[in-house]
Amino acid sequence: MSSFDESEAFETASLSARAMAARPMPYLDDLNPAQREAVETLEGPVLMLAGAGTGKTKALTTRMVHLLNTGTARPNEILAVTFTNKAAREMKNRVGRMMGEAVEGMPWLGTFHSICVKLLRRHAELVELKSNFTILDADDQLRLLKQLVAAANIDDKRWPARQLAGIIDQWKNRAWTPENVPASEASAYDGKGVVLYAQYQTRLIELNAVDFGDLLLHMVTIFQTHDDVLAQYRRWFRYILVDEYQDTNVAQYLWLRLLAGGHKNICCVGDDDQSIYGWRGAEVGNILRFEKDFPGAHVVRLEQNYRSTPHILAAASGVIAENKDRLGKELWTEARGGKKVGLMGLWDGEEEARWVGEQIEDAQAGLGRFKYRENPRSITIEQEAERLAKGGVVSKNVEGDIHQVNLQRAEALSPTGKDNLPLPKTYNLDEIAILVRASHQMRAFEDRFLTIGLPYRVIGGPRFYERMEIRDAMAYFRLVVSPADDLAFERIVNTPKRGLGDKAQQKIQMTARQNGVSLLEGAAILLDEKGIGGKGATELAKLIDGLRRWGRLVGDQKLSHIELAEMVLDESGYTEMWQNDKTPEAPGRLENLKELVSSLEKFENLQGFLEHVSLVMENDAGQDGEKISIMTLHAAKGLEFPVVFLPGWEDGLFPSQRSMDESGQKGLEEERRLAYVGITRAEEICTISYASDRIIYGRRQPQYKSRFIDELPEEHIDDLTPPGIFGGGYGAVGMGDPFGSNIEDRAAEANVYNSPGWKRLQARAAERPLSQPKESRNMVIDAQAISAHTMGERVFHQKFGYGAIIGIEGDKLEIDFEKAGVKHVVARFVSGADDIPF
DNA sequence: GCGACGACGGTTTTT
DNA sequence: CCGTCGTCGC
Repeated sequence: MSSFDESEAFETASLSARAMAARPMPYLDDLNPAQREAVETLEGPVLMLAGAGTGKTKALTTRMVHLLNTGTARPNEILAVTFTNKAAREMKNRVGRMMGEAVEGMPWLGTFHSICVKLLRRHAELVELKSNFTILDADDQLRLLKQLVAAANIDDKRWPARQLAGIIDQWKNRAWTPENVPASEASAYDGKGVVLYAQYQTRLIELNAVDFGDLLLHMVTIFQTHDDVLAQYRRWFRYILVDEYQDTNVAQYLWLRLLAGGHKNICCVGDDDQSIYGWRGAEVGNILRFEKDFPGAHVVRLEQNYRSTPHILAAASGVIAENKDRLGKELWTEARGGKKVGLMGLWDGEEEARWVGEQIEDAQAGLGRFKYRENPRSITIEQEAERLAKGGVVSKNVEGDIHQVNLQRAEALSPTGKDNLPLPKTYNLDEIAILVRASHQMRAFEDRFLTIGLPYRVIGGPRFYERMEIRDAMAYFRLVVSPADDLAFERIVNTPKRGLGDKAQQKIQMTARQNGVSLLEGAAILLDEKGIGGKGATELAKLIDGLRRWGRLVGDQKLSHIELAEMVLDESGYTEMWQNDKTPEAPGRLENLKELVSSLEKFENLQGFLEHVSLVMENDAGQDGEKISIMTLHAAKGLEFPVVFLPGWEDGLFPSQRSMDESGQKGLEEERRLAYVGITRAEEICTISYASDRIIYGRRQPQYKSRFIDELPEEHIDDLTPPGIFGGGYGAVGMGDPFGSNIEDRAAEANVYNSPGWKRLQARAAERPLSQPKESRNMVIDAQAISAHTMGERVFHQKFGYGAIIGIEGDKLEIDFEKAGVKHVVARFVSGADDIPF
């Protein structure tokens, strides 16, 4: 039997069932009938089909509260799984808020992966692991596979290891162990896929490591082969809740079905229309099949939408209606009025970016289509408070404070005190999002916004813990904490350059293998035997020496783990490496390292930190200030914005050519769901745009407007495309006279100084000190920036790197960047090359 | 062992 | 067009 200890689990409950049973249930009054049904049907299988914006999270969290409040379950008896840490956190917070101080949190509310780690650590020995196994990320995984591929003498040009990694991931998503891979897959990876998969799994066990897929796969294996363990958890997790069920893959599905198999108290929440992760193993089939899997399942449809105006809902519904194989839902709203979905055809990608930029400035100023919110949708004080809190105005304050401050503001806006607040007629930048199909579309917007000085933030860029410098630093930490971590050793042995190339590393590998020790020890032996000479030997000795010394300092009372981390990075020469690096990325990397070290503060020690980051790879930087959000449609799922722009609706780009080629009709339907997700992110104003010409891979290409545009119901669409540009209005194809009617405007706009956007920017800048006192600090910086720069000065820009100023006009600089060429940039976005932010 | 150069390919992404 | 990867020459 394992280390499983049932009594420990129950101790975490801070409130007995009896004490809770008597509590009142005011939270039920906040629900509509469908939500209420989903919340109150506690026993047996429930499928909650929750359309976009129908209060899914509310229903889910209220259901948890209800389980607790009625004494039906204790906190530790509820298993609640999500896909992202963010969703888990959100749910935890909401349950906590609703329950007050009474509940110590929910120990089994988390992501599939984090819950599986907890479980697997208890039962590691059942799959020949030790409970302190390490979790590899994609990088480590690939490095390992490359070694195996090389050892198998495979031409990795024709058969890249990356491809093998993809194949293995897919197999793991389907819960196939090497023995279970069906014969139909025998030809995978030149017929060697299965063998290499088996070797990879063996190697992982040797390293006492798992990859992300293994977390689920191992647990499924354990449940399938150890009835006693499964039985315990079935008893333990009496109620199961699953968020985003449409995104589950086969392994997750099996895991859930095994756990729920006894009592069948499982409530899955999802929306088949928002299934957009098929390409990474999600099976819409799981949700479509729910009633078969759980006969007698209670199916509840949440269809009342609280997010969007009727036009936006109608547009989204019109598009998604083209899909077959739907469970079928029709969103409706009590809201009336609102603006039709805008549609704009433009000449090319640059013009699209320029136009969206102007639209955003209109939105800020309450001009054009953004003038007055004629949408009479009422919002409550709570909603307004939430909206303001999201706006970042006071988001840096303590949480209790935010609520109060915003409530006051909301009350001030509403003379009657409650409900029906007049909606403000201008939008701030946090209320605006640009959602693109592919990340390369972001560049045009970034360029444009930098030029006109519109602050923006890119959501879901390269994640903090996936950056090279962070992973290097982490490898050093890993090695200090566990000297036998061979993957970490391989990663940093020659970073910074120590003169230890392939040859030397092979020798280390050999010595280690011959002696049956870790690479680090092998290296030490090799050094003793003088199997290596020259610069490499000296440097290697220094590294080994350092690692031993730092290792002894782990847990030292006189030295905090933060100081230790700094010491490691400094003495290893890693920090110095980036300080000597002259590429534009170097300052940012140093900054990231600093941030990494300071994030250590939240942890007791290095081990705790390393454990945390292997699972929680999040990017919480850049939450400061009012900014437009730019992100992919995928990253936008679950979010909402008053104003949404959906650019690039062109066949081939969206729907993406590749997805149609690879997955045919299925692929097209997933793209269509993506369109549905995009439109339904919008609360008030939704604007779709397309260009007739776009630079793709440096080549100018004629584009044809997306087939999804034809699927938009005409009566809910406001075609903003000026006649003449495309040879007609709505419905016209995107191949018209390129130099349409307003050639002068176009020429004028090419010069940003004359563009409407630029003029508006100037006007705004002038009035800012009065209308927006909180901007005054920026104004000081602006003023300094204007006077501080001189012709020819060398400056640094976050995105473009180093460059020399070749023109100054107001706070507008013309800079010849070393890498990026000549750009117009607002002064506040550059700093002197000598005082690099750091 | 390492930097320079050319070939190649190129959605979406969480854990 | 741009970043990655692998080969080649020093």
